Amino acid sequence: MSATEERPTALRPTRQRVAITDALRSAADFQSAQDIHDNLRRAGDKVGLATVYRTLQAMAESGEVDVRHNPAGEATYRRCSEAHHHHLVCRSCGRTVEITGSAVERWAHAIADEHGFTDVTHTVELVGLCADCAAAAARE
Amino acid sequence: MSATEERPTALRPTRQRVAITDALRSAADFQSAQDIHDNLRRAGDKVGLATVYRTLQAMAESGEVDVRHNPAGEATYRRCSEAHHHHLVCRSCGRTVEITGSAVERWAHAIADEHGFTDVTHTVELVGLCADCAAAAARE
DNA sequence: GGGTAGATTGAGAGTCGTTCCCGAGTGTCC
DNA sequence: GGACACTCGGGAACGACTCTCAATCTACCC
Repeated sequence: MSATEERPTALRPTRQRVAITDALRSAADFQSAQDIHDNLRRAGDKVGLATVYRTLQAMAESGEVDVRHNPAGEATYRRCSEAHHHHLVCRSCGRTVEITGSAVERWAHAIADEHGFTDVTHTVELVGLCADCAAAAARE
Repeated sequence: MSATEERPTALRPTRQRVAITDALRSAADFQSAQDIHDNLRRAGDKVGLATVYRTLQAMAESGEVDVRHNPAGEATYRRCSEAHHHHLVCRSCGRTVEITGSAVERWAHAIADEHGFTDVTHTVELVGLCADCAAAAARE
């Protein structure tokens, strides 16, 4: 790993990449690569599955999209706001709430400092039962 | 899903299940099903891969183990210890520090309450550069 | 506008984790 | 001890994802 190279992230805005970006923009929730691929095909955009995976991976790496694994183990993607945030997910229906919590950020930094770690990123995920699903479960 | 049956969770303590439980107990960290299967084989415990998956799934369902997906998308399992903790991992050398932070626990509960979620569990992972690796990188 | 180098694409085969199937084996209860 | 249901395990099947490589496209220079 050399420190000199200045990765320009010069991703060419090809037809395929634009289409994938658009698909993500118009989707409110997490979508699997296969979903995106299907939707594009259905909309008449002929894009290869490999390209969809490649593009999503590149976008995830550059922080343009969030990646999550659904309970089936499938990777799902969603365009994310630039602002760093976390997720609160319902384990029953999959509903997702975005959370921005400066409290965790502070905590993470404090812990990192305490142990001499620098340049720390963190992943936080809360999984629970949303009010609707809890009510449905109680009704049985 | 019927509400009448009272699944007794009467899992027979077979040799295989005991072996898997022991393997989980002796492992400090998240392990994939394949890891567990390999370890059991190596230790001379002949257990089928299908059995490992089945057992882990049953244990996850009954809340005995935590399930997580590692970046490769592989499901990993860990015995749900009473002492809940998180990890601070060095992205360069892989060194891991265990963290117990009641601050995050409180934060997680507060957030869950705020959004009407119940029965919330959370995963937190901090990834950074440990002091040694940071020094080594600066020396270049 | 034309030419060129290098990035990007896509079809399909390959890999890998996981689940399903079903005959054989084992534990439990009477 | 015997009957019966639960459990096991090997291997095939499945599905998500990655790799390969020739063809195509884009940015850039002249």
